[in-house]
Amino acid sequence: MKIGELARLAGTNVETIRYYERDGLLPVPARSEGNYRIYGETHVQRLSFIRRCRSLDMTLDEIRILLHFKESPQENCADVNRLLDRHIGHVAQRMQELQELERQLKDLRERCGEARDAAHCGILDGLSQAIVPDGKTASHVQGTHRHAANFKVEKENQGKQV
Amino acid sequence: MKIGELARLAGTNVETIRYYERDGLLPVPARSEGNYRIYGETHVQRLSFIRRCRSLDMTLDEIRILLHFKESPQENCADVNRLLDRHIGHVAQRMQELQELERQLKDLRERCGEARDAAHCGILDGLSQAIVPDGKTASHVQGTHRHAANFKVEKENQGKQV
DNA sequence: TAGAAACCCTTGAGTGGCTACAGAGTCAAG
DNA sequence: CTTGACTCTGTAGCCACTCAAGGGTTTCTA
Repeated sequence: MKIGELARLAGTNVETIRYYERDGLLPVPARSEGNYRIYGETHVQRLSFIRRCRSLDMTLDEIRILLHFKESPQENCADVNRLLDRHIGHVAQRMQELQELERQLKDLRERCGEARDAAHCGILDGLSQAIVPDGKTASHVQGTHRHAANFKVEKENQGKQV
Repeated sequence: MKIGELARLAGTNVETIRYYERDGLLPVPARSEGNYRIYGETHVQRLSFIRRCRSLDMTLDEIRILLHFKESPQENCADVNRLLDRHIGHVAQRMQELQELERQLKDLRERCGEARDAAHCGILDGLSQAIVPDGKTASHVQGTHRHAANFKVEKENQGKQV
């Protein structure tokens, strides 16, 4: 099959597949006479595995490790367990951070119940004075905003709403 | 004061300040004879405001809007309220996503209670078969991993542990 | 059989919010 | 006069894609 069909089967888009190939996550496939990439069932399997891991928010490096174990069935899988445990830990940690964040944001929001002029806005006031906490929590868990692609959608909406 | 002191006062690092200047968040400061940037109290205020907002996980674009209102005290602050409400919504949404994620990861983890060989690892098995859910939740709320800088720490640890 | 439409190719650049580094200049203390 | 701490500009890199330009190939339809 060609790249488009693989993309459909695995719910990915075509550029992502080529990106994974460049990045070494997918093996270099055979080519047709017209220089098209030709894939088989094993590629579907592997790509689906990768996408499943991504949907669980693993990094490509984490996935690389898991793929390594899939290819070495005789090895002990203790490291797989450890990797997953660490990943779960990061998710939990990020959730705690977001809870704290939510609390602070709601506090802030209460300072300006309804609209007035910006000079007397409790929110702007609060942001000007609030105690800045420790700062660097050193987890690898991300912030509150998705990356580039999703940002665009967000920005378009902002144009209309704010 | 020079850039280093400003950085200390606002808990930022020097490159970030220059980055904010390039990006238009901080005004272009005066220069000394030796071409050093010279800052005053207003810069400390403004930079601290920005950092406070960042610690609440707002994007630079959101912060730009807030700064606009700080500079236009006569304007109505309803948009500030809306911005904050939306931001709170995104945080809440991401927390829900992370909860679902945690559930799935823990499910997965239970499939391989203790180490065996990778061929019979319940986790790898699970990742090979699990139903992939819908996919795109269209919030602007980010994933489970922090960006480059924090990744590095993470990677170093991985080298030692996995 | 022509030609349009759908697909595919490579290359390069862009996203956010920094961080890091090279190679140079400035300045204060010993 | 040197050492070291600081600063400057410019450029490249991080993640995980995404998009666009400018071309080639295949497949469908008139």
